[in-house]
Amino acid sequence: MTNPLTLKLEQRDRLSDEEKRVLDGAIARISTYARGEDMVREGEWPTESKLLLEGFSARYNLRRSGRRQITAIYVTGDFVDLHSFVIKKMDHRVLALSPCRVAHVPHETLREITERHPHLTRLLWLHTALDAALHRQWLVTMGTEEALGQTAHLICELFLRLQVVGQTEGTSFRLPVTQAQLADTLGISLVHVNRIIQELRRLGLISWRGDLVEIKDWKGLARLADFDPAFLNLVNKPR
Amino acid sequence: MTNPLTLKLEQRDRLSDEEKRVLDGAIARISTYARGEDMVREGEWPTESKLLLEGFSARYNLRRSGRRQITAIYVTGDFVDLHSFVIKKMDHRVLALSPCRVAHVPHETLREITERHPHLTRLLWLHTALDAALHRQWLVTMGTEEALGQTAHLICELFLRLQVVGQTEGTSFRLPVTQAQLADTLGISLVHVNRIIQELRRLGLISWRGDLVEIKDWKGLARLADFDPAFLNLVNKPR
DNA sequence: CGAGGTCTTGAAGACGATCAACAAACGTGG
DNA sequence: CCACGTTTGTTGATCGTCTTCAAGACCTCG
Repeated sequence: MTNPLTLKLEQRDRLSDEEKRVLDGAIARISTYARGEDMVREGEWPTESKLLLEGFSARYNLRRSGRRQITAIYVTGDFVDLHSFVIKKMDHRVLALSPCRVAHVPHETLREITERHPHLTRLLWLHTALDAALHRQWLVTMGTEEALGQTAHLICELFLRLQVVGQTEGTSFRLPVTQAQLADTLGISLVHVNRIIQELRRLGLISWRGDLVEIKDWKGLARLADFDPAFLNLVNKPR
Repeated sequence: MTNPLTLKLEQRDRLSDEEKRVLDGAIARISTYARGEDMVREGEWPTESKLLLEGFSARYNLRRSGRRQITAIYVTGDFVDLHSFVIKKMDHRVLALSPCRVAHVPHETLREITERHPHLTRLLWLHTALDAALHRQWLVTMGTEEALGQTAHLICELFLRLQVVGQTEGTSFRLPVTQAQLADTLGISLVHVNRIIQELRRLGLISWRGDLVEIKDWKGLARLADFDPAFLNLVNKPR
């Protein structure tokens, strides 16, 4: 099986065979997490970064009020905490939304990459920058759209990101996220999430049963969301 | 004058004299922007990154609806678009909130740094990771706090960030941001911003006249905001 | 088959948006 | 240095999105 990280990076730049070997060799071990398990906790000082080979995970913060905010959803090919290599101390958690297969890359190995492979370093740097671009887009959508557009936007984003790593089938994809988790992602109440999804169905834009999401009207959904894929930086350029 | 970027990075790790020289030498030219001027536009492919030596700027997006969302506020010592080195194509704008003095660092020079100075590269990478951590915290606050706590949180954040670069005086700092801009930052209406600020004043937490903000009760403000400075990563560790 | 998790629905109320108008502060030129 | 226009800040009233509380239906899995 090809390394899904390679798929993701090759959308943005050419990887040499040696770089691919280095990436594959960077994986020290592979482990699994059960649905609902935390793979990273705030306050930790990780010594390795975790690359999602299979499954879905979410980065989130807990607040004193008891509320939870999900700040990112990760899919196959995403590092869930590559930034811990430079940030050192975690200020958030990462949760397995589904059973996850995870490759562990020691920070010591990442350090060696920065010493010996400048181009690959820039691509890993790019990876964290893409993450930041996602965060920014969420801020924009959260700040300027109401719940309906915001939800539509998230669905558009996930579809394109999953497509890059070959996890879509036609206009459908699996999304093992409960409405309660979606509420914590969008910053709205569970009840309202439920009504928003019904509205999206009623408008004929999507269907969503269990963990299967189907986009029935991409154009309509994208228009409702004011969706512009620029933030995904799906641009192949030397870096 | 010391390079304010050095101040910021030295909060997190030791810089060698050579690294400081390299950073200073990376500045190709210095220019100024007037208040209200855009220094970066979406769609551009910048060939240099811009380091704010003096003044305030904001990263923002425009939406089809005409609404504007500010996703970051930059102060002295911040690169406003370091990520453009790896992202290549901009998907947002950067506005001068006040008259700004800006150092331009060519991407070609950044590239050389990644080829020859791995440790400095990690620190620059860290710089963009700090940016992402700020974005995440904004997401958390936006999603879980109401307007009052959200506003309080922003004030706490700006105070600590300005303190790092020596731009506070006691418990006061200058913040050349209008209430309309604050509304676009918090994702709430101008009218509501006005009422929130009055409420913060009424509670005896701050005073705010013109561009001068004074924190009158840090503890109270931080409690209201559920503020935890962990996301600022003010931790000095080898990277 | 039972139990817990997940989804759905109704009703009342709160936070914040919008519209509209006015006051205050600021900058510029006469 | 005052006059005037423009930007910024302030206030009131009405309306809508979303929250909270509460309860019931559905579904999945041991």
